[in-house]
Amino acid sequence: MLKETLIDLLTQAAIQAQQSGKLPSATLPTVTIERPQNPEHGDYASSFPLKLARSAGANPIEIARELVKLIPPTPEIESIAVAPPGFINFTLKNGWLMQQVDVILSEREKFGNIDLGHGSRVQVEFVSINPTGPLHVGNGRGAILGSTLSNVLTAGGYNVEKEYYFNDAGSQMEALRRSLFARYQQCLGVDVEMPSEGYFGNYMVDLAREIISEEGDRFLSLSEAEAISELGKVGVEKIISSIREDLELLRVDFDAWFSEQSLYENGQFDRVMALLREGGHLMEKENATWFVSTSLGEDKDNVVVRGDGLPTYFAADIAYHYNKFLERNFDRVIDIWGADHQGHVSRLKAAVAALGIDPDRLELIINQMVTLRRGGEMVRLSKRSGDLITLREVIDEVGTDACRFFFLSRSANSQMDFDLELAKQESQDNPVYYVQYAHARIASILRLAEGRKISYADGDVSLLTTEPELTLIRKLLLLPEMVEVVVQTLEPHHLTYYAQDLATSFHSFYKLCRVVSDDQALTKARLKLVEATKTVLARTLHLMGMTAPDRM
RNA sequence: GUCCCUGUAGCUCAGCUGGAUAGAGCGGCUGCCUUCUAAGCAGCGGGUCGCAGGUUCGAAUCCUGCCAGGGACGCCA
Repeated sequence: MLKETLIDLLTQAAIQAQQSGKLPSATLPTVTIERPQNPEHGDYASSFPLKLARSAGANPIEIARELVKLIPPTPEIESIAVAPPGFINFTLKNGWLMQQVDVILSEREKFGNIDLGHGSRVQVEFVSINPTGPLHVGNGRGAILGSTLSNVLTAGGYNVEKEYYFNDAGSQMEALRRSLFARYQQCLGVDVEMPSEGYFGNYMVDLAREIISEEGDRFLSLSEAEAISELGKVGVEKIISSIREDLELLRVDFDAWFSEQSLYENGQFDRVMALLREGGHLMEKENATWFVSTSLGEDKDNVVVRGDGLPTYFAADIAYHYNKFLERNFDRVIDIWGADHQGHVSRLKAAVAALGIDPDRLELIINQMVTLRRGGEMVRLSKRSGDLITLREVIDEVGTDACRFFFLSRSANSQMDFDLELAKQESQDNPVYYVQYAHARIASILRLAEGRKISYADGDVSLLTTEPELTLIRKLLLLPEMVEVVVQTLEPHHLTYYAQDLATSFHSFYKLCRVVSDDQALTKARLKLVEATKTVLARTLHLMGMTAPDRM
């Protein structure tokens, strides 16, 4: 990429300056290249001379001038300027920019790909909620974040596997099964109480009714333990498939669904506990088994096996991550969690390190809470308490594209309000339509050209000389840099801003530059530009999991 | 009490691995449809970047303290 070329050029110039004694031979600071906000400062800029001035003890302007003298001409760069207090500004050649339109047209949907991962294997695990009820909006946020990030990592040259981890063991599932059995009995006229730790949402009643309509009262004739287990199995299956459906509606899919239960059945859980014990990380106290994380710098120790002999969620998670790193050998693992799991981060990293795995290979993304409002009023999201707006209701109301865009446009670090009253209205002037509209407009132009039988494969891109055209080309060329930024920061929200920016440049071009006109040569050149723009817009939308409509 | 996230324009938020006059969308106000989609374009107005110190040639960005909002501190997940 051009950015790397510029870094090389500057580094080489600095080394040369050192060799000729123009710069003291101290270690060089890292060369950074920025995209200046002000177009007068060129396409790329570097504050390298300013950083160099500190160690060299020289005037940054003088350093900049020396460096610029040592940079050889290249096919891409028109001019290199020195600006106070010590910036070096690079401006690209118009001719080179124009040629990139042909490059984009030849790369098609591959344009934007940049090989940073070199095929290394990265697992992205997200959503992963217990099958104890339908997804709510907060889960939707993680789902969209995870699926988008996976798309971008793939574009960034990684071999990505998306996984849903599925807690089908543990006390929460037991509470769910008991709740279901209670509702089942109640629906059949049996006077029983819900368990106090149960799930009180109405969906549990619906679920019980659904099972009754399909399977009748046959579970009543079983022993209580059997009934809870058998009915529970049916119920959990149904909940899982409804979760799957909700995610499909959001265009979120997974390569693997991983069962917690499997860790116990294949002995991996026991193996991991043995490993920890051998490493001296386990300790018996207060009738339970503890992971001694205080000796690894943590605030406190954590229970892995409870007094009743059952493993904790934490213990299962350690085994699960052992499986990810040592059984399946992922190079990197990215987990996306809700803010309520924040406290779990450092102890899981400590546990991973205790297993001899470099904890930096495990990256955690915490997305902050989504609070749901109806008008001004807050709506609780707790599954146990009952009043719950499901993700599906929100998707039905707002639509998948607008939903994805909305969730994607805020960084995971900031909490967000989702106001249902405003959802529809907001979806009307949602920026996603602004972006899609640009795509649809282009499709319309291309239809017109096709109708007039204009073939433009031989269009001459060197005719794209006006300011709106060159601005648009510059924006097209940002896509690979966006992919790079997202891969490096794991923050896909940047894509939404890029998409809007690109659409703005197109709409502005559209207003100022007639594409299909009497000027045949110019028409062909502009059809190329417009098609390249369509390609980049579509790619950007697809990376975000959105549709690129040809008509609106 | 400890830890994590957040505090930027009327509202919702970008910008935060330090860089050149702090940006966008929405809302408000002005203009623009005889020609490829006005779900659009052009322009105007709007900011003590929570507060106070510090580091630096340079701080919205880094450090410290405080204030405010949210989250976590369980033999739940």
